[in-house]
Amino acid sequence: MLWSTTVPELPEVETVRRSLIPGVVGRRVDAVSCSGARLRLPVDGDAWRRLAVGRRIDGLDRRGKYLVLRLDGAVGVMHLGMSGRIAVAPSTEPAPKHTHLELTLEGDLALRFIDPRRFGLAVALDGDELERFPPIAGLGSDPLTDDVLPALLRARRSRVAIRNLLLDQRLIAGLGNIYANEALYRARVHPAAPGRRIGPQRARRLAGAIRTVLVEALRTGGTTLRDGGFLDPAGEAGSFVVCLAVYGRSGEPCRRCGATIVRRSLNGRSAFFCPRCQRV
DNA sequence: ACTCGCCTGTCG
DNA sequence: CGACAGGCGAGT
Repeated sequence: MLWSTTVPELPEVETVRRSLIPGVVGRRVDAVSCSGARLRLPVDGDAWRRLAVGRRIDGLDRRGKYLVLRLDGAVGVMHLGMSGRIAVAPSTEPAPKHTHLELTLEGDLALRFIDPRRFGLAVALDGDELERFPPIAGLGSDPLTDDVLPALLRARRSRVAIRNLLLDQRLIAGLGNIYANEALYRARVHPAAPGRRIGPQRARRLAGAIRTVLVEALRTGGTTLRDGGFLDPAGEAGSFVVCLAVYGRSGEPCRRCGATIVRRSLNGRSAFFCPRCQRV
């Protein structure tokens, strides 16, 4: 039984990718079925059948928060949105509620895309369409494989709050609200600091913080909040939640200085920070 | 460059 | 019952 879910940011998606590889790579897709429900984009069952059935899964890649299933020239692009999971189980087991796509694999396995909130995406494309597919084409640098410093230096042209710039996938691909806030804390940068106030020194510190927070989260299997959420494909909860310094800790003391962690809405999304450690 | 809407489950 | 969670695209 394989599993994944909730607030999946780069470390969670990468955890899912690594966990899925041994079970699915090398297997042929025998059949496809889909719910017909509309996710971020419609799940096109005909396209999936045309592009996946009879083909072998060559590999599973990640682009930012997107998973890319390589299908012998075609690709399946998936995004877990807020509540997406990918489960691999015997095809005889009943599909869980909110299963929107099911690929029956050789060996009577079923790879299922499950997404209660339907913020996710599961699209089949010809391989040569991938780079032009808008969500993929627009992605910025990937913090696990690229240096994000150039992206952060580009942010100096903007008046937008740095927390929001970090969430902009066209600049850096893979951060969500949890790791954006955690990286800012580690770099001692205030989430509301405008991009143009992030000079080269703070940009370098932030680039380093982004990398270390993601690597650390990846090492601990991602973040599982107490409201359930993310489980890796073996059904294990990630343990990074115990490393969170600011996210979800409003009212609690800063582990560095003891000041009370603050939650403030920034463009409609919660920002968490230490008002003493982090400078605008 | 900002706001809203999409969705469902969970909590106060 | 309403607020909230939040990635992302459409609309203004």
